[in-house]
Amino acid sequence: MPAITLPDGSVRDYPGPVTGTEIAASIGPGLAKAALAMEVDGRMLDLSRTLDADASVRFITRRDADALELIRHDAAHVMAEAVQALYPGTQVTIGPAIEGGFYYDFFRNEPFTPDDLPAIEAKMREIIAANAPFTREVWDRDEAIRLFESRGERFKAELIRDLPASETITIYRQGDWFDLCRGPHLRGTGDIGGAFRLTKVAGAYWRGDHRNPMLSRIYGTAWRDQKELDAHLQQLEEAERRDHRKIGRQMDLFHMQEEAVGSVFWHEKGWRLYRTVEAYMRRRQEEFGYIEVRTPQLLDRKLWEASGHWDNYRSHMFIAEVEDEDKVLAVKPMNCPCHVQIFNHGLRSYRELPLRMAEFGACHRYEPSGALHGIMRVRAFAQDDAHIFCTEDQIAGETVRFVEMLRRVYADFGFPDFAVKFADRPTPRSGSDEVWDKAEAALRSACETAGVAFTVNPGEGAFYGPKLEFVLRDAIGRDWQCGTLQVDFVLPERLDASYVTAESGRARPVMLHRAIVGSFERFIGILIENCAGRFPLWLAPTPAAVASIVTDANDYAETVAAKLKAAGLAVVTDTRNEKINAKVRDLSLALVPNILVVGRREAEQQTVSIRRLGSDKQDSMTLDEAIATLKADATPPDLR
RNA sequence: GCUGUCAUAGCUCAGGGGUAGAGCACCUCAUUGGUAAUGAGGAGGUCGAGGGUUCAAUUCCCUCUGACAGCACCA
Repeated sequence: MPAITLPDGSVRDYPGPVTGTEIAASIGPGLAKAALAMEVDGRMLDLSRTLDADASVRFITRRDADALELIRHDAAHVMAEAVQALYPGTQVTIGPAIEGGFYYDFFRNEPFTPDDLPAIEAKMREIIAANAPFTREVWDRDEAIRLFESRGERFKAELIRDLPASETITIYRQGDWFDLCRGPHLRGTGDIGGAFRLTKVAGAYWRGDHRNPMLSRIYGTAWRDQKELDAHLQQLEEAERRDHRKIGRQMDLFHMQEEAVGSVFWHEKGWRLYRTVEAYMRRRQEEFGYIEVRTPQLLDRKLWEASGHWDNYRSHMFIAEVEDEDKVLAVKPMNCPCHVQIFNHGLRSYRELPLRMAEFGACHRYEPSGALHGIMRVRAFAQDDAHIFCTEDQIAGETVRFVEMLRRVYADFGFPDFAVKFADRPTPRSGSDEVWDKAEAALRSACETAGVAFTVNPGEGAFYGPKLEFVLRDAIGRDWQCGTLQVDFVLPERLDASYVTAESGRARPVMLHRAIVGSFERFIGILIENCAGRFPLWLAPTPAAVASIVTDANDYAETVAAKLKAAGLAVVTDTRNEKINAKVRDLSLALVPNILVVGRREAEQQTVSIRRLGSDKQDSMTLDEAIATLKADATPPDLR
């Protein structure tokens, strides 16, 4: 006699085992029609499942956000059926729901191309129109393996073999087609609806391992209704509109070319932006007690062997050799071993700790070609890199201090929200388990002291220590990992760093590796996309342009520009032989935040007419007022 | 690195076995116009690189390079 508790607290008794469908029907015809699945004691189940014990039940309808995952998962199944109907001999593997949609990985000698998508999508719509019910069957493991093997589905058979013994093997049927699946599913294929679209094809390794065969993956997006789908497609367009590669070209910030793959040619305006960011970081670091150093680009491989990088990252390092010397030099991929060299140069006292050593040095890493992405992922870059040499007791205090600095920096750049992930010990790694226990415990308790809430990112730490990853969220909801704080007991040991203790003994410092913006290249890419090229005035590469209306006002325009430049603003003049309409249009498209329009009237009265980007209104003011206003607006936040 | 797609003027793109086209940008001239495109003219290309097929290749085939998407990677 199951008693079913509903979300409103009411309890319904049933005389015997009862299915979700029956419960929904007993509540009302509206629910019976709308219910797609149910959540039983927190677990999603098919509506057709029978309940024979007391339970809390919540019905999932199309209005629930939870319906999305079901729709996407089912769309993946339907896509697999469509593909196997159209391309016999294709093997199925896995096809989950993902954020925004779904995919299915297929094994086929000839991979799918974008041209195949319309036919597959059409077939899917047929299957959905047929509205075959999803039915669940429990199978014996060996029989299930035989079933899939008999159909040549060796990937599925392998999946079943690797399922834990405790797992119930279930198969879901839709019409004549079936798939190994844990479920749950909607009532039938018709519940998927029409708000989906196949988006792209891609290769993907079987089980995510590059040593395995490459499968052919088809991605789709699926939503509850057309409105949601349209909104999603619009969001993709928005991301495309903000693409830093496109805006970088439009605003003439930088370019890249074949002869320097993965390296940025910074143009004047982009470099101005870069310098603004770097200068800001330098001021913040000084404020927070860092010293700044500069270390060599090329270092003997012996140093990298000692640090452990040669073993771990040799294939990702650029190597330089010279004819006359029997030496192998590596272009530095990071600064830490160099900073230890400075630390080791001379006797250090416990009185000097914590010693915060920063560097904006250029690093080079031979990133795989497929990883490169605009200026976001490059082979030559500089970080706001620093290493804090301290005692174990100082870890917590330094973490607090670091998080405070990071908060300010992110807020100043327009990212008030960020999340923290704790990445613990990876395999393989350097250092004993005892050292790792100590490092992880120290970082955990430092988080507690700093009041930092985190989620765990298992096995993702650096080879020498656990790390915190700081992930910020941009204006259109995308996440970017920028900051990091890593606790390292290993490198000081490997490179024999030590200091003199209060008792005149010797002790090893702990190293905290840390960065806030991470690579400047990447961070600037994020800044560009976050504001879509419409920078706050202190970052804008061209904060203002002076546009003349008639030739007679050109001299005055140059005077205005000269005064603004004298006030530290990087303005340009537009005295081209064009109408003011054309100048306003061109400067607006170039995303110049302020257009100072000057004609005969302004020249006579020593005024300017300011038009701000995104507004079609104008403000008339005296030249002195304009300079004062712009100068105030263009002041970096830490200098206000 | 792997799979797929792509590479034509500075940019965005059309074209197609018989040695190339548009718009914008650029240059010249006229025009001095008050807040998102004034008009006319001109110049600009080894069609990514190398090889092959062909009477003929920018077009078809192969190799390489690079870009893009995803996967793998990210000290």
